Amino acid sequence: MAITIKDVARKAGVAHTTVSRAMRGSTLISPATTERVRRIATEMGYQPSAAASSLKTNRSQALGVIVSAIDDPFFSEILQGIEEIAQPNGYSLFIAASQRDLDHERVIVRSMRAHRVDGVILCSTPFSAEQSKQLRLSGIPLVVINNQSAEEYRHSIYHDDLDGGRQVTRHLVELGHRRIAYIGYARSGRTNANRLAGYRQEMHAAGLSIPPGDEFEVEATDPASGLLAARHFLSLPTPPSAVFCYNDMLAVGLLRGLQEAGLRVPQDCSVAGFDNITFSAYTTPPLTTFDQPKRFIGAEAARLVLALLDGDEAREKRPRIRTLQGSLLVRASTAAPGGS
Amino acid sequence: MAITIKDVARKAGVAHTTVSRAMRGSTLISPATTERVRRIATEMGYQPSAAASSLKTNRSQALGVIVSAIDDPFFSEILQGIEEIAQPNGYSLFIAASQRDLDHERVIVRSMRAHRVDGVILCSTPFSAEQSKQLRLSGIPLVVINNQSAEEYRHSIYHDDLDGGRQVTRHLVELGHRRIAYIGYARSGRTNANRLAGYRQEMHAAGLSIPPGDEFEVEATDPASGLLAARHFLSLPTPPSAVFCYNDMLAVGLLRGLQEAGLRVPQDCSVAGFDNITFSAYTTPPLTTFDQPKRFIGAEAARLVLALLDGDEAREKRPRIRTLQGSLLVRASTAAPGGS
DNA sequence: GGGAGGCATGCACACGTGTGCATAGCAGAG
DNA sequence: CTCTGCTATGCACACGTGTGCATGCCTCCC
Repeated sequence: MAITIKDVARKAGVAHTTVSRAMRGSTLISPATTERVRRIATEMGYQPSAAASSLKTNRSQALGVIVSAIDDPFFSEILQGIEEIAQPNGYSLFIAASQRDLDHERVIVRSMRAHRVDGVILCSTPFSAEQSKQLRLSGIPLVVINNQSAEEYRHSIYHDDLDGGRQVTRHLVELGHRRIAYIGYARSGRTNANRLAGYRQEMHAAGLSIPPGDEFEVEATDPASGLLAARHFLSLPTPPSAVFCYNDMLAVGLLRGLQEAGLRVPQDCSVAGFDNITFSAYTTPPLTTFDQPKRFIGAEAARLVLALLDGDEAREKRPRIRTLQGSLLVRASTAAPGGS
Repeated sequence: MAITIKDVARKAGVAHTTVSRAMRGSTLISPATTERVRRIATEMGYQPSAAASSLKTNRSQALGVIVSAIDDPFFSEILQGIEEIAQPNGYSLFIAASQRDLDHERVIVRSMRAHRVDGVILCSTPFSAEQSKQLRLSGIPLVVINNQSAEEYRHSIYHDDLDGGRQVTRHLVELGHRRIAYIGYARSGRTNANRLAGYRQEMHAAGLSIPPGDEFEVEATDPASGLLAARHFLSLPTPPSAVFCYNDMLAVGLLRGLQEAGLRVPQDCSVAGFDNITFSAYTTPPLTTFDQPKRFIGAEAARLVLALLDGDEAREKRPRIRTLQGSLLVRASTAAPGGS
């Protein structure tokens, strides 16, 4: 169907080997021939088959990326960061969403193994040990981002969620709040655990106790769950004066829930999110949040995979774990309690 | 490196041909042998090489998806719809973002041609004729979603933006507005042109004129551009009493801009968006918008590509253009003008 | 019992590309 | 002029899989 290397060779009056070398810029071929072959190839619209090339070189020039959900703005920005590094380096991306579902995971991993991707970036998703073992057995380098089980993987990029959780909580404490609640999302594992730990540490350091009901768990990270959380807090005998949310999506829903109940933010209740997704700057009031460097995290993960592919096996054996820091972003959704 | 079909054949004591047929479920092989071979293959962790298979069958079991930007919530939801169809049908997705940039386009198309994707879904991005010609010459079926140049492509999924633009405008007219402005985004081409046309038609039908300055163009579709538009409208001698925005991202920014200037929405100014992205339900006030069936559009595009791949060439020659309708979603950001 | 026919399997080759090795041509030195 | 060595190119094979064709074996029927 498509034009092959042999078609080009025939037209150029050389062996297909010469075309192969010319296209790849081998020094074995004279500059004049290289130039001529390339020109003819371009004229004919020749594009080397990655499949055939992959068969010989064991390199597919493709990376796999697994995210929990593709329509989550947090992952979208990470994907953007990954692509910014992968594309200029000549790598294409197989992107798939696990939907936090084991069957999906199985299908995805099978497909990535079948296509012999050169590496996989696993993005903040609960991921079964079985599937990660499959990848390891296939010899596919794996880099994880913010994954729940820190210990298991050798190559990781983490955001310092403990630090972030502490900074957000400290900010609320310093504003004078004494009843600070937390909305958590247990299914995200490590990420939530660390933000929660940071929250507890700062609460403890400030001598504040956490009454039962002030740590609330949701089943998803969409705004709808934030609404549910608002109802919960409003049903308490005395609602908290500030709420720290696992992420911005929840905070967005919480804001709405509080406002629908007639509370003013931040006067009646302060709200803080996490991640700094684009929309957090446009809520009413604009959301105080923790700016996690999403694009940079994605880019770093991509750089790490590429480094593993370049490096020799010896270097690859050495675990490489990188932790990145974000920064607190104070906007208008937090203020001193009871303020006018 | 990886386990090959011959390794499995050796272990099973058969020819590699038999393994190939057993894996693919050929009726030539006895059920007993098929069963046994498959069991051994699974035990050994064998995964057929898509590259080798692709070389023989001319099928890569991969689709290319080109979007303008991966972190735009509108595209994210379309991607989700595409994946929901592609994955269960055994297709992987190469996803790439053009960033509305010609160089990126070139790199992306080259990479998709190299990987011999079975089809390409082009998603609402200005796309150069040169690149689309490259795909056509390579014999790669192309399905476009909401693309700017309607005529050029044979297989398309469109949202009825004319109808949507009319419905939104009519809604505002029926509320009693007489100064209705429009924020447009010219770079998106056809999509914007149709929404704008719908707006003008309804304005004309209602006997309303559009004073200069009431049609405003922005350079991007992020909330920041909506902010700019707000400043523009507020600088007019008399600002409009309602604004229809090309999409929700702009509406989100506009809301903020109006509110920062002390205007109340919808009392002082009504705001309507388009697309119904997730967050539009959580703005303050919740945004009136047009619900474009994004996931369904993505799914339909994927179904169309798969149909083209199944169908014979004859059927493929016949253009297939499908137009999908959305529905108006009235929330709290629109009301009669001058209301309390 | 012998022949025909169907079923299950193996053989050989092809897909498009990359690489080790052989080779032809040429220049330079003795 | 011959020999050495370097440069540029071609040849042959391999990568892992799918398919047309040949083949062996078993069953069924006369």
